[in-house]
Amino acid sequence: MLRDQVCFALYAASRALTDVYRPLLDEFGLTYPQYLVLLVLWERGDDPPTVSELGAALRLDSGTLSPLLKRLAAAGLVVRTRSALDERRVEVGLTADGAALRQRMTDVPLRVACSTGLDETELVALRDTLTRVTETIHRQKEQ
Amino acid sequence: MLRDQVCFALYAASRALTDVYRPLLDEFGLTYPQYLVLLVLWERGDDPPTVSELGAALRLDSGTLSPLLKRLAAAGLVVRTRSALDERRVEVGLTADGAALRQRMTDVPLRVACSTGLDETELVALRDTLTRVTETIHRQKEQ
DNA sequence: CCCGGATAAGTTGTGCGCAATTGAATTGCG
DNA sequence: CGCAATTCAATTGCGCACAACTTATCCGGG
Repeated sequence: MLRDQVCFALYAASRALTDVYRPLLDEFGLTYPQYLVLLVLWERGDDPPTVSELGAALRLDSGTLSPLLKRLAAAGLVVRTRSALDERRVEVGLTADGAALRQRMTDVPLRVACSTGLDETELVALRDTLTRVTETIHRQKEQ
Repeated sequence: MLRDQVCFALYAASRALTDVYRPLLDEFGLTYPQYLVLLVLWERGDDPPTVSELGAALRLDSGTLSPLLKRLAAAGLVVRTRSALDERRVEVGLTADGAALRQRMTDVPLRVACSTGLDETELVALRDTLTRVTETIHRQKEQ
């Protein structure tokens, strides 16, 4: 029964992949969610996102992001600044250290992808299926 | 970049599916990991597993399972008994209430599967791919 | 038989993830 | 303009996950 459940397969695979990331990220003092935040920030270049925009990208709320960002700020990788235009917003920008980390971590995704044992084609197919599932579910929630 | 990452797709899909489970399980006062534990216990019939055996099935350690099982016991769904043969072991058995829940929850997996928008064939293919990835990773860890 | 290592479960501490609430700032409607 | 509804981030509380450690039990060699 357990073996038949797609959800358990998803849950187990997600934790297994995070296990692969853990030792790689440990070298940089990062957790996987923290790494995801950095991925978003690196992608944005200048134009730092607000906490909400980060949350929309990662599907995490302020209850998760606020303390996480506080830890990234304490590590000197990120700065949080109140927006001058709208004082409710907090913009999350990279420090020089945070930006520099990008170059040092370029090989991390490849090393993780290899550990799955899937080839390029299978990886792309898997990613697309999963993205479709996630979007189907979120579209349903909006109604 | 974020969009390219298989790992993020997996992480997001796993959380999205748990979101689908949440309202269904809430009616029974269960969380998703607690439901997984019950799935294992239902499968075993008599012959209650030890904490370690549960952990091997779900890939969770005693640090996660001990407090979780304590909550299931407090809810009256489970009983924990020291093994007479080996007093280090704790066997986890179902109460009448815990066993009875099985019938009341038979339609849960189907309702969740529907929300993914995938057909039977795609679901099986996805499950098999994910199971393969998980096993590949765990095989690597053992060396 | 005894003791050293191994094994099982539990505990502690940290960091998510999410619901619910709070408090401050902004928007929009009358 | 004025104030009620909304938006945004932060906080609180709870339940996983997981590493590291503790305690109790068992096993096996000498």
